[in-house]
Amino acid sequence: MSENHNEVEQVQEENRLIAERRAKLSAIREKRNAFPNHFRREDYAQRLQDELGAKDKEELEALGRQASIAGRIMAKRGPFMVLQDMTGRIQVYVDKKQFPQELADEIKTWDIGDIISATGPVHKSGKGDLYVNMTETSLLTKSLRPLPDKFHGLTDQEIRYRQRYVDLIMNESSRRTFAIRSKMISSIRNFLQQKDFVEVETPMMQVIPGGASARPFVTHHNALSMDMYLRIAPELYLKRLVVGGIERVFEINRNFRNEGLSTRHNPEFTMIEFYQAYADYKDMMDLTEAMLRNTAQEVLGTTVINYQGSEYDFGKPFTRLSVFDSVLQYNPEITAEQLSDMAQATAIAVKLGVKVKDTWGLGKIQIEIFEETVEHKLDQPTFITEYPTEVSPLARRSDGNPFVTDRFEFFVGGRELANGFSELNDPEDQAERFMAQVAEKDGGDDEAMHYDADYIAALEYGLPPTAGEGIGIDRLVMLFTDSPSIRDVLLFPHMRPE
RNA sequence: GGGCCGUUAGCUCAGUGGUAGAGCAGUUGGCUUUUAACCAAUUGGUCGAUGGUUCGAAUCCAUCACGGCCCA
Repeated sequence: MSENHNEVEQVQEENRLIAERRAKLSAIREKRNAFPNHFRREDYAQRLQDELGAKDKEELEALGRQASIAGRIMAKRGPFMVLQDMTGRIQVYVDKKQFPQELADEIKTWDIGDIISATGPVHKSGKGDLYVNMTETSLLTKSLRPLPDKFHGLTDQEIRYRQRYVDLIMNESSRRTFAIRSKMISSIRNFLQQKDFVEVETPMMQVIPGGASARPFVTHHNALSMDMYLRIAPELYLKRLVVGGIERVFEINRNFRNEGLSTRHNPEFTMIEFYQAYADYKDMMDLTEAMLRNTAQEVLGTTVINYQGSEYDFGKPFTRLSVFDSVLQYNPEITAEQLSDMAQATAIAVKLGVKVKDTWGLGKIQIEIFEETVEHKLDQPTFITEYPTEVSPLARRSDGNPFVTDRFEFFVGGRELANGFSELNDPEDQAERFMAQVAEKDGGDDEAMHYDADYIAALEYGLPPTAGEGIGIDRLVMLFTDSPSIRDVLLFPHMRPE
């Protein structure tokens, strides 16, 4: 197997520091099982700090609170060692006189990074820090690789991403980011479940990749002898479920798009998509506003979000503005008449440097002008509405103006965070839109959509009037954790092999 | 894909053409209620890779790899 061959060739680097620790491990192996798994802790570092941190030295001695903890040695200072567990840090005190000679000698060989147990009463030092005065201790796991500098930590971005386990050991801010990520997803999930939304899982491997305009990854099914695609969106499956009667449905999971990497793009990323029958895009905007406000309050304890030096207030009502009006507002020199005229709008787009194609209609031209001149300026939370039908192949046409759809995108800090619309539930209109997409695909646009006959069949059974939305979870987490790069909010971001 | 910047000890970083350095970590010894613990001694380097210029290259030049930032 070629894969195995490669694995064998990936020899980890060794150095003298590791050799010294291997020697210590060998010495332990000669005495006992070097990787015991019998110790059970009863306490956690931060909970002890919370429970006992406010008590003074004398109170603690009188209390005689016994604690039993486990964790990684993060620092050694004099007779103290700092242990870190999943909740935080606490010191332990090593009084060698309390231990048999053999154990006292072994403790001297313990290194920063080793994982130990510690049991004993909790006391407080003269400087006011809690410590566990160890009466029993044992090495649970020997660490063979030295940790980064205890003071500077690990700052090398590349190693932080490639060896996230080291980053998590060393960087409290990184642990915090992923804790917030987890809480945000829980909060969003709870919010929707309380509103009777049902969580589902739909296929990641699809025969016809649909629901978005993007290039898919291709994989191969051996038994069926056919190519399949990693999904670019779950949308068409979720709407099939609404046809089936799951009138409020959502999925939080990965999408895959075969695109470049940037501080805002990873080939696999997490989206939440939700669909609600008997609702329209305005209901979705209301829901989004309530949900994000709730999530900010629950997770961060405030609705004011600080991101890269800017402040975004999720407590105030979000601005709502149409694509058309936003272009006029941000470009005082452009008139409504020009923007409505194919020739004049095209001239504006060309002047902006857009490489206009013959196949484009006015809607596509308007969106290009919007993206060039408005998008990045949408700083405070803003819904942009009424996207042209031409660029919205799955969205319902507006009743008053079939040139545009009942659709919105949501922007914060100049970045798109969400996309939602009243769903196109007219099967004949949808079939025509698919045909238009296929024509564009034939014309060379490899991001255009496929014709999905089964999806049309589902619509022909009847999709109730429905609205739906997708929110990019990673970008939302970036915002909530003040992270400049999407890689900071992905535990294992995509990296080129070394 | 383009531009700029980076890659030196396990980690964080100095080092602009003339014997590769510091702090932390490690090792040995001391001290033992410390807070980046402290004191003394000490080990540790294909300077990202390849090629070139030069008497001499971590340093100058070229190409490549990986990463960061900005742009597409």
